[in-house]
Amino acid sequence: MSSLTVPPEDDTYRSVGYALKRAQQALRAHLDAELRTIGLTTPQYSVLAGLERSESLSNAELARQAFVTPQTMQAIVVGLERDGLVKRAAHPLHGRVLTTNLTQEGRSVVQEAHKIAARAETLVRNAVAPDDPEVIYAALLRIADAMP
Amino acid sequence: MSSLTVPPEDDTYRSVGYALKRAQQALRAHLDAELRTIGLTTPQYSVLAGLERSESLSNAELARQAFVTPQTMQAIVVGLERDGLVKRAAHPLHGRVLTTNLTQEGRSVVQEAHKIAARAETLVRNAVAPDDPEVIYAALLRIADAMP
DNA sequence: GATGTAATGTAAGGGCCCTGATATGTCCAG
DNA sequence: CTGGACATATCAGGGCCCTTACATTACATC
Repeated sequence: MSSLTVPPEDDTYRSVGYALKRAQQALRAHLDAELRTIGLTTPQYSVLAGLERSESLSNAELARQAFVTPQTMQAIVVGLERDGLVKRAAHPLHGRVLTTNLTQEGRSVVQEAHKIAARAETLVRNAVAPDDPEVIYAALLRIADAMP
Repeated sequence: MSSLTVPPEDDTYRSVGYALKRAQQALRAHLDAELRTIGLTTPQYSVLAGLERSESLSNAELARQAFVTPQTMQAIVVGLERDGLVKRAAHPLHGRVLTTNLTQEGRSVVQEAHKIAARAETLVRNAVAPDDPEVIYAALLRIADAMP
């Protein structure tokens, strides 16, 4: 009864968007669980890794690197500072800017996290096989760039 | 100075996991923005679409369908009920269970949302080209299933 | 029928991510 | 030098997602 409306497109479950959500959710959950053993979350690891590549980044720069808003990055950095993994100090030349740097402990923790992340990436690449991971990688970035 | 540690593996940006995050984040942001014009969020649309396929689902069933915890689904359903898009009632046979159903307005809103979601899926499939969307779809689901 | 197990619904608290708004600082054009 | 554009940091509030925890109900097994 009451099937006056269009029959539901049951292809929802077949959409690439759906698979994308599933895959990302699973990877994120796995990484969160693994990183938790060393007291990190996935976004926190992402920030620490970014700081390892280039030190003394401002909150705004960190936000752009991670494709999130400055407010979001603010909360993450505050947490990292509370945990003693990063330290912020006023920019020597620019009054308003706070530069963020890894502490000794942050430097140590991120090394452990690298191993965990590398294992996760291996899992992903094995799952992708027999497809070429580079092909999947490129297709995913095209999706990201295609969204208006 | 202080490059006593291992040089950072700058391949972080080349990982499939990174691309996965970028793509999903971009799609989610796009969908959220589009669905916002009709007063929905992406998870809300997901729930409404699920209810359209099969009515009278319990909160626990909805949660399993969406791969989230019952508590998370609880919050979403409460919001949908507040907005008058679904209605919950005690299960006739099972005292504890609350069954959720679409209201007339919910049924109407989900039809609009379907069009928005279909346009987004088209964007994704066009971005994936020249790769076969089905190949990408299958690879993504393999990733989801591979995470322990 | 009593008891243990499983499933369900909720509450509380934390983290991430967003929009909207505010305050402060730099810098350039006039 | 002054006004305005622009960048930065931060607050407030909302939504989604999690873990931990608890109370209630259904059911099986004894």
